[in-house]
Amino acid sequence: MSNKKNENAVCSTTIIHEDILEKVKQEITDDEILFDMAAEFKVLSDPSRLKIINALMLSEMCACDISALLNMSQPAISHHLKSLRQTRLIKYRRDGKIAYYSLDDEHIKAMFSQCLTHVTE
Amino acid sequence: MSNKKNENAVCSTTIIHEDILEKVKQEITDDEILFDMAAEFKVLSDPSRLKIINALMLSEMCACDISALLNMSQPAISHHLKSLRQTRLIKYRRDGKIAYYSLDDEHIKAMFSQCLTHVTE
DNA sequence: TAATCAATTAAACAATGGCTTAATTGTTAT
DNA sequence: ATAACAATTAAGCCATTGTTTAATTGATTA
Repeated sequence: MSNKKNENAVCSTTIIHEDILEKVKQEITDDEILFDMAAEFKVLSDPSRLKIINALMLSEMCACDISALLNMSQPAISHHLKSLRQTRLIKYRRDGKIAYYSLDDEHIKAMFSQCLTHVTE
Repeated sequence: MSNKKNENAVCSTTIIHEDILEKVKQEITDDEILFDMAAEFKVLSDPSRLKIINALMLSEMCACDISALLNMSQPAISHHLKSLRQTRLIKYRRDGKIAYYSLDDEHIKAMFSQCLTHVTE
């Protein structure tokens, strides 16, 4: 993110509400946690990945079928599956040549549903 | 041939589980809605914007104070505020030269909290 | 063993997005 | 009116990211 440290006036102007600023500074969530939260939202911020997640909410699926469902190339799907795996949102089991993917995190369903109701209301 | 693979090549290979594919295709959320959902998650996927949202959960604030809080330039903050405004997540009122920002959507608090508990548990 | 096929990885490319500096808008105060 | 200042907009830069094509891995089967 930002690596710039500048002069005494932090926003290069005056701070208008010192009291509010101090209060918020004390109560606000730690940067590190906010960063982790942003990372989680980022995984959900791509329509293709969101569709994969939604599909896996409905059924376990193999990579090839997901590729057919989204009408996207296997490498593109594999790429998304990898990022979803790395963030522990999905898991997979191998059966011969075929890898079957499924959700690894029940929590993500709640996030999905909450956003869905917000968007469709 | 002893297996029942389907030969309708959509992903330039074979579709392995026709039945699952059809079921998921019928039940999955419409692309358009998934796109809107992704857009909402995208707004939340930046640590700076998330911090702004969190700050506004605690108090109404002006752009300058937000700039001081995040230790970022005013244009950068203004940029984020604009995208948050456009997605109807925040609103503002003017009082003289100063614009005071606040949350426009109670729903966003729930999304924030849900993600927070997930990340910190 | 060789051939086949699902899946992943690698490399390259184009598009997106966040930040910076500079310029502009709009309101208040002198 | 002029000056000062909060805030926004414009334009450009750089890093990130989603997708493509090509090559590779790994497991099954003929």
